[in-house]
Amino acid sequence: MSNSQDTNRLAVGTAGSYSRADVVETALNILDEFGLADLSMRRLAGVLDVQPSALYWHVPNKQTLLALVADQIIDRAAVVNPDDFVKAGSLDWKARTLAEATAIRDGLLAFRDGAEVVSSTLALGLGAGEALARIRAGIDGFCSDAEVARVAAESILFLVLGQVWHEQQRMQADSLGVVAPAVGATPEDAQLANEDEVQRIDSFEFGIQLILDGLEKKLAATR
Amino acid sequence: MSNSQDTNRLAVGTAGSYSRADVVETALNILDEFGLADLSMRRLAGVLDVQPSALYWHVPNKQTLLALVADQIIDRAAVVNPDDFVKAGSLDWKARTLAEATAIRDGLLAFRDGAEVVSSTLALGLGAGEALARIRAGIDGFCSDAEVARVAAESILFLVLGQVWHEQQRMQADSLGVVAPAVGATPEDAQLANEDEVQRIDSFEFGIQLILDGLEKKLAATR
DNA sequence: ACCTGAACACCGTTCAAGT
DNA sequence: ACCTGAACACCGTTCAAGT
Repeated sequence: MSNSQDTNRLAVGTAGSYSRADVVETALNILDEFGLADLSMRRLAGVLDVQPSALYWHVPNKQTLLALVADQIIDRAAVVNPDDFVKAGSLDWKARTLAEATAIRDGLLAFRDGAEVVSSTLALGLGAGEALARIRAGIDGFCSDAEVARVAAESILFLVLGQVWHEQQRMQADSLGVVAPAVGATPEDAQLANEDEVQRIDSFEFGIQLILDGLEKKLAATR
Repeated sequence: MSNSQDTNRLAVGTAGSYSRADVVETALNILDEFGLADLSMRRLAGVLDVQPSALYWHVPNKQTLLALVADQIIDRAAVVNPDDFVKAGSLDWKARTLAEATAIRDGLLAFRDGAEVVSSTLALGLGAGEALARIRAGIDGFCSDAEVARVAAESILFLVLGQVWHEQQRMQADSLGVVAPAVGATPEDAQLANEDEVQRIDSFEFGIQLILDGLEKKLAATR
């Protein structure tokens, strides 16, 4: 009856009906284990041991389901404590914004195809909206112009999503044995394959820093 | 025989067999008219008046087809003339890089879902690789550190793809009547709806400028 | 060289009906 | 409130066979 494969029936032996949260949770499991391409409504129904049509009682369509999944991915990203960035009485806004971006990055990396799911859902203004607000909270520590803060935060978010998505695409390509070396890679880059982890993190911070430095300069000029 | 709908039989009356280029061209037409969701192998075959299986003689799978489509989108972006950015004998590398980014942006906007197609193909290193090289050519006018140039160019490319994709997603969402206001939008933003075109272009340039300014500062410090 | 025909193993979504 | 069963209109891909 209770076999070890049954990890999806949340609370086995309880009343046999699912909540929307259960459906989203199971979708998240499938996503992480098998990737976005294998996250179908039919497969999800199969794991829940339910007819595909049953899902449409919990969720109006697949797009909405994916938006809810994206929402969860962002919600589960680590929270940054602003107090950690108060140095000598004043807030280090650049360090804090970088920390927010890094937390979101790690949150995206925590689920297979996380960046693609969140990106493709961005226009619906769920999960990604939360991510944007977090980055913006960091910038607001220094920037009083709301329009400037919004555009800068968007830029950082696009950068985070783009980098992580690209990275996750390459993970999949690599695991499928598709050759394709890194875009823009030179032969020298290939030799650094072993230090790949380090290289990657540096690239991430570097790009964000460019934007933060650019923003700092722009704001200093208007003072 | 020749009716006005027959825009796809390239060179009507010629030998009845298609080339790979014909297949890609037709795919590009479907993409632009109906969007990525409607670009299926079966539909493409239908437009070419051929069995779906016939496509697999020209192309190994759909993913490759999409990569070729992405390639074409980038190839058709306007070319920037470096000479236009020589002022008082020296090259304005920031203006040139911005021009390259803008040309790529316009190229993506020229096809429905252009940014999504190119993004989802990025890891395969076709079309997007060309785009990266173009941005990098601008940066190389000022930056001699290849690693820095590569990462900066990647950042700009992610920014361009992210912005255009988001914009194209919103176009589709708007046309389908999905409400979802702009991510991070405030009530005041809504009042500027009529000046949307201007706002959008400003946001685009602003984000790129942040990166260029950040890069300039970083390089000035290492001198 | 280029394509047909048939098949395989899938999709998302709707809707009347059940409990 | 939550789900079944059956159906509709699709997918991408393979492969033997044709011309």
